[in-house]
Amino acid sequence: MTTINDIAKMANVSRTTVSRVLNNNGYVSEEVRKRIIQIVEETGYIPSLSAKSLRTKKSGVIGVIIPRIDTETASRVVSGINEVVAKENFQILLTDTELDKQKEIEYIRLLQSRHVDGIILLATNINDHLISTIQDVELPFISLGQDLPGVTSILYDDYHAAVDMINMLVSKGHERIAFIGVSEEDPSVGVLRKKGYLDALAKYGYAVKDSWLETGDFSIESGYEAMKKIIKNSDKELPTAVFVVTDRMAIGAMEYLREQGFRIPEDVAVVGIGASTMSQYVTPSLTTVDYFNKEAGQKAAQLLLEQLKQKKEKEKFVQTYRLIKRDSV
Amino acid sequence: MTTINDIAKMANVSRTTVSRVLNNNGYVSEEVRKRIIQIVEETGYIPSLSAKSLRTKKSGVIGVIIPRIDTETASRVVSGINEVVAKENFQILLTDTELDKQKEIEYIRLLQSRHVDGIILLATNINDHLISTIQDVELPFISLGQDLPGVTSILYDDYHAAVDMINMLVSKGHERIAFIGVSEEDPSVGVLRKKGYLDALAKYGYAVKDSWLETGDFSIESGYEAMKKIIKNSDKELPTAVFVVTDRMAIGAMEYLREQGFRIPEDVAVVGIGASTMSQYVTPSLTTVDYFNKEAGQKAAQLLLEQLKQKKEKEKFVQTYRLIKRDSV
DNA sequence: CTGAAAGCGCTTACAG
DNA sequence: CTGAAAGCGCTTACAG
Repeated sequence: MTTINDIAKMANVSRTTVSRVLNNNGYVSEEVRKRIIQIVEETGYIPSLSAKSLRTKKSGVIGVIIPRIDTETASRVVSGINEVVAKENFQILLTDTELDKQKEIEYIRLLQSRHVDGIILLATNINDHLISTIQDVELPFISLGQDLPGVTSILYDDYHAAVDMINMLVSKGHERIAFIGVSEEDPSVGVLRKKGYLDALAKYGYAVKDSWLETGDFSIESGYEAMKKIIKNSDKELPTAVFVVTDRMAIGAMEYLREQGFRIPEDVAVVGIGASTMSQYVTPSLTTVDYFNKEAGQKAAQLLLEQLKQKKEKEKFVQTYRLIKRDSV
Repeated sequence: MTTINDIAKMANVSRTTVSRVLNNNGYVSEEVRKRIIQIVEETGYIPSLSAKSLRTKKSGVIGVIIPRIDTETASRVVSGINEVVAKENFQILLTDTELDKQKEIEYIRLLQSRHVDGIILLATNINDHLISTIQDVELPFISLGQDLPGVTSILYDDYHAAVDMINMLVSKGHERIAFIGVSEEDPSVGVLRKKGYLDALAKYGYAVKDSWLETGDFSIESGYEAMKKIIKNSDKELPTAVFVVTDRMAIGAMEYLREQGFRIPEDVAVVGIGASTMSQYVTPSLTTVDYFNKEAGQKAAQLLLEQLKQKKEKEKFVQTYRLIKRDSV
């Protein structure tokens, strides 16, 4: 492999000088510069960024930890992150926990050993081990989607999005509203969205039957199963609407309702969260909340880049959202 | 930052010995090993993989180049790659060309300078500059989805998938079949799928009207627009079916047809390729081809890992596929 | 079983 | 304007 030393020899200069023209800093005579550049091109020399990074303590790599890459939410976020960092010539080192909590912690350590310049974490839960691991990280660190104590976090407004959704359903005359959520290990999706739902209904004084509350695991199938349970267990007190905390599970719920001959929205209205592409093209089109995932990713990347330039206070940013009314209500 | 030297001092041994216990090779007395391990844990020492990589010439990182991360195809492939490489403790360095051909070449060079151990490319086109750039790469290199000369390639069976689809439509009685493709700069999606369509129809002796041929740019909207043009320009010779080379464009085409009051499939049948999640949940559900993208990603990763262990001949692998018949036909 | 030394490919004060 | 030297944090023959 060609190294800076080879180039130096071929150009009859020191590697110091080669380094100067490569990085475009320091004085180099025009003549020498040209000679070196020509040799670099002829040889197809590619500098070793590992060596550079060892020396400069900067890698130009951002570590990203996501729960699953093959979901629309995650891929939008990653796309947003990439757009921003690529402009500054950073790349993404991608790690996928496959929903394994333990791996979130492992990957935080791994990314440090790989000398990334900063880390963006899309967490799915909060626990003490995770938090203490993050405290020890000396790199810029951004949490996206979960409010991690002591960490700069970009948050979706889960609580208010849920409240708005319930308000909208109530304004349409619904009083019996069921709920399909996820595990409460997930503070944002599992706890906050549920709290918004419960609080909003409580405000109106509408009761929530136990049989109307089910949880899934983010998959379409689990939405289908949850809906089935709700219908089976509700006897004559069927809900007239169901609030599902993700679009995918909402699609599953719709699927079950359709199979059973319920009309949507006449018999049961269905709403989700996420503004997936699918939500727009299913029939009836799904009422949902757009969280602007890509923009959230961009924001996370921008914050990280800023922190790279100067240490900043830890802050919390709440993203805006938009309720999209469609035909499922 | 703690380094191997710090650990060595604290343990009263040489850094050679520390390296030995860290990498678990060479003889170290049990007593010394324990002492070192304890100190490593106490200090939370994280070895520098950049330094290690500079020395060993191996980074444990696989470079992946994709045209867009926020598409289902790409994210499935990346997920498949990740599953396989993560098991061997490799990570993915992700680069997204955003459909910019020039960036494919830039990123190949960049990944080399970052000393990745191998590269997987999802190309969208083939050109001389790209090919010559790849020839110069001395790392294991896999192309996924395009047949690059002289490069180990994993291919979808675009030609036969298209032929099968047309055969199926013909068997349902269709003789007037329109086509929505993409730019022929893309040999796999643009050329092969179109060739399959044309050849199959020619075999039956069915004519193809010019007004039945349109192209899009992979987006849902472009499918909508292409369908619109076909309908507008076909006057009284409307097709009874349309073969769209991607699911997303097919969804757009369905959208337009529905808006115009065409019944699917009674007035016009629609088929796609890709087996997107959406294809299953739109109404009517879309007949499509499953390319098993995730498995293709896994296969690519396995091949790369094998090549890492031993140089291999360049080979071509054609993936299997499955036609999924649904209600849009 | 253990250590001293060389070296991976760079950058950066420092000196001239 | 240019170069010699030191050093980033590791691993690996080699010697003992």
